[in-house]
Amino acid sequence: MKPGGHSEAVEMYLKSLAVLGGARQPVAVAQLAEKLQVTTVSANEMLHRLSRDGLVTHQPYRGFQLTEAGRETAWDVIRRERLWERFLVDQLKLDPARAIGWACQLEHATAPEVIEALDGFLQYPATCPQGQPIPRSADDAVHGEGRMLSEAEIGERVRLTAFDDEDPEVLTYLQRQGLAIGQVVSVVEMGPRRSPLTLRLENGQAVIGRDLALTIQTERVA
Amino acid sequence: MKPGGHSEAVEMYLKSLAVLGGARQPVAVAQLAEKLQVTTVSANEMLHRLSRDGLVTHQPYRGFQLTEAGRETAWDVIRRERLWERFLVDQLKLDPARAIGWACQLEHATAPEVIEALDGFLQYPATCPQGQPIPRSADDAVHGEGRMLSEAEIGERVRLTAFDDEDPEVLTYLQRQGLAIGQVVSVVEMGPRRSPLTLRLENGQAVIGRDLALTIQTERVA
DNA sequence: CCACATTAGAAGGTAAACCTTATTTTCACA
DNA sequence: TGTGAAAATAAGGTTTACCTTCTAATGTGG
Ligand SMILES: [Mn+2]
Ligand SMILES: [Mn+2]
Ligand SMILES: [Mn+2]
Ligand SMILES: [Mn+2]
Repeated sequence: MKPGGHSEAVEMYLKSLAVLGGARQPVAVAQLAEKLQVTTVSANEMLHRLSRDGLVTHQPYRGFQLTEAGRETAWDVIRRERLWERFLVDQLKLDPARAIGWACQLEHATAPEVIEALDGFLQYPATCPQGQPIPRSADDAVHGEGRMLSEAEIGERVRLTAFDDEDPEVLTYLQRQGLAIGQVVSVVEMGPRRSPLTLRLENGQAVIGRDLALTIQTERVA
Repeated sequence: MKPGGHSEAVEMYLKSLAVLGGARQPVAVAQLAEKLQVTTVSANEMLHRLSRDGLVTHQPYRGFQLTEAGRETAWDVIRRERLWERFLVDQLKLDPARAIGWACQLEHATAPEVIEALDGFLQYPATCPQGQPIPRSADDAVHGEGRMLSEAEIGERVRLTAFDDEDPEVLTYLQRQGLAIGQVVSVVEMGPRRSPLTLRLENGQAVIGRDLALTIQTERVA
């Protein structure tokens, strides 16, 4: 047993459940299996074990959902991950896109005392490098609540507040395009349907697909 | 597989082998089993697996010894542990006695890039909080080479350079006695045989058993 | 030199997480 | 309302790292 009393595998299932479904909706086995890179049979097996242990509930043919106990642990794992991300990026100056993977290792090997001390050392950061909130009080959300970039109107100026996609390829791509958290952009052009968005940046321009814009949280700028 | 390609269990066996026997002598199974808190049968099993994989050699009825490959990994694990110890103690201000255990978790979850960045962040420290060297070039020693406190003569002034015993109880005891790495002490009194030593500290006095004094490295002071 | 503790090995077992292949159940929607 | 995809279950297998109990070999100290 690791620090929190759960194995690394269990922690990963719980974390994924929280990220994919939050407290709201149940998550389909196939989705979990996809994210964790295991077969659906393996995911099923594990999820039943978690159900047996009271960490998730199962609505057959609908999906699995965290219980209060499960959410508790998931929340804690996410907290550990995001604090480590901050440390790796801010203090060690490592690449944010790759830091996620490294933090995902460290998160399972970190005792509560260490995480609390790290939190203080970093001066209680509010978000991870991708802009997602670092949960601190018992029922903090796992995801930000911003309006998605894809919903912006032409000419509107918005600030990028969070990237929901954690794929290093995607994050590196965004970085290359000059898009960063905190950055203010305005939508110059946006075709109908699934067509890409053209953005004006502080210096320069960027074009990104609608699918990607759907994973970027924003807030209105005065 | 963890960062270095070896499981946590394997890394712990290799590290222990290095600490207990270095490159010099073979280590008895019973000693390993004791340190790792497993049965001798389990230790035997595992050591044979390591032997099969070319990480250790076995001289029947004499013990197991690291090969070059095994030493390589052991050295790296020790390096990771000691760098984390430094971070936990110096930056996070955590108790050195307990930091060892926490570092022993983190050491198995740390990618090479992270360790190199951490090393730089800490400005390439030479030793861990207990004074043991942090290996950096390929064939650095795992242990310091100081003269043991138990060999000091009466009236002699020595500086404490390293504590070999990693038991948190022991380290806490030493701390309570006012003994710290770097501290200069002089031997006031020392009975014959296994009798305790009386030391004069910068401010105060301390009495410690001969067994304990046997685990404390020192260097002569001008 | 021989007894006894240490070391080795043999046999069988557990639990966690994975896997594959195959079958059955159910839901959604066309 | 029937059917096909998704979900669930069944069955059997693997690897790692533990465990216990028992027996056999060995090297050293008295
Ligand atoms: Mn993880
Ligand atoms: Mn993040
Ligand atoms: Mn360890
Ligand atoms: Mn140390």
